Amino acid sequence: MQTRKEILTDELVGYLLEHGLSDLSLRPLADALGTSARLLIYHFESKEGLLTEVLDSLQTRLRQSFGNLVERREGRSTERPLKLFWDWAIADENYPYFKLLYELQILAVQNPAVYGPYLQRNASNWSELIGTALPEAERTPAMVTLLGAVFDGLFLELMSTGDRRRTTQAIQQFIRLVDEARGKRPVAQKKTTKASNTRGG
Amino acid sequence: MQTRKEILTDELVGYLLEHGLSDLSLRPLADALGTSARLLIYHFESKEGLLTEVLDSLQTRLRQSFGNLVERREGRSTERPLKLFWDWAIADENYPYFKLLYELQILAVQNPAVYGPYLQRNASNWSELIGTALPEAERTPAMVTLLGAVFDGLFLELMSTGDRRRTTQAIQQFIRLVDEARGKRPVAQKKTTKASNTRGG
DNA sequence: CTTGACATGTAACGAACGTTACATGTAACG
DNA sequence: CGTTACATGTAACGTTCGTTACATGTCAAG
Repeated sequence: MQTRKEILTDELVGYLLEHGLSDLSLRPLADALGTSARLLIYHFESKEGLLTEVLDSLQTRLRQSFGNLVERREGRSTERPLKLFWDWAIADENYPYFKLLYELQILAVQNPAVYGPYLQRNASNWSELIGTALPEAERTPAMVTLLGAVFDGLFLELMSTGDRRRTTQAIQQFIRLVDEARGKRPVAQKKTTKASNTRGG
Repeated sequence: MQTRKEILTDELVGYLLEHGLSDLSLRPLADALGTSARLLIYHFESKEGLLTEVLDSLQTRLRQSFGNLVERREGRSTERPLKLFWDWAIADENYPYFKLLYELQILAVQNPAVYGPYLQRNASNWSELIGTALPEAERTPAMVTLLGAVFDGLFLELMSTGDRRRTTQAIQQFIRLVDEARGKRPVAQKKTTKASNTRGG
């Protein structure tokens, strides 16, 4: 059975995904959920406690969704991991989560006293995760950093402009660049793509 | 002669660079500058007017610094423009400006009603600017977007970790990638890969 | 010396903030 | 029925917010 608090948390996640963090206020939040600021404090102790729990829940959901991605990936390993990750991140059901995490990231840079603690719990580090997709010989700090930055930068651009098409083409452009550089100075790799239709180039 | 308002603006810029935008409040701001909230409103009409003027001034300074960069660049055009731009952006005297502009960018994404107007005035668009450094044949939307994203993503990473060395190595890694890809398929003409289906949005 | 524009100090306004006090409702259990 | 634990409503607390009212300094021009 779901406790009242869990129900509230679910609704709170939805609200945060829509409204962001920077101007969060208890009373409008409570109004939107049909409850009262009194109740939110009652269940979460404080605004800080509320944010902690909601952001934890949010991260859990994202990890689950990522787990699904990894499962589904089994068997079609020909697809570029970076592109796969990108498609997953910009999917309608995951996009708002990333948007919120990037906001948290930036707020923590300028205001670490307030937002730092939440960020620490969210040591998501997708960069390293994507990095594991690289052949080990190419997994240098510079290359891993670059890979993460391409993702971050393109997601930022997507958030600002909403242009899914252009940002997706840009990430494919990057993949093409890596491939062509590899082609010139090949890296020991066992299984080249055998499919006649190399999707996404 | 500098009017009182201009003197104030200068001091305000310094304060904003240090404290960011998201939790700006008149009274602490006035205290830090040895003046009063009363005076700030007197000179700038409102908090919004203050932000507008200060961000305008901030942008002007950054443009001037960029002008200096372009001047100094004359004669040593062998250096990679992207690397040149990067070194300029992460220099101690420019870094805080970029940090603030990125904060503005993110805040505008989640809260366009409040921060959107300031952003519109700051249509800096360094991406396009860097794009002009590309040979014309490579100046596709995807490549320009990618270039801008690499810069954005690495700067974001620099803001979060403070690791100048690794982020700089990453941007050099990117430049190397482009060079190697060029080496394989010189700038001439290329056959386009099959169009891929991107998510609509 | 008076005037008038600019600048400033003190204090308050109404609103919103996170949080708390206190009373009340609800429902399971003895 | 009475007890008890969870849940909720109403109202207020003290603080901070952006902004304003009102009085007063400063100082060159007439």
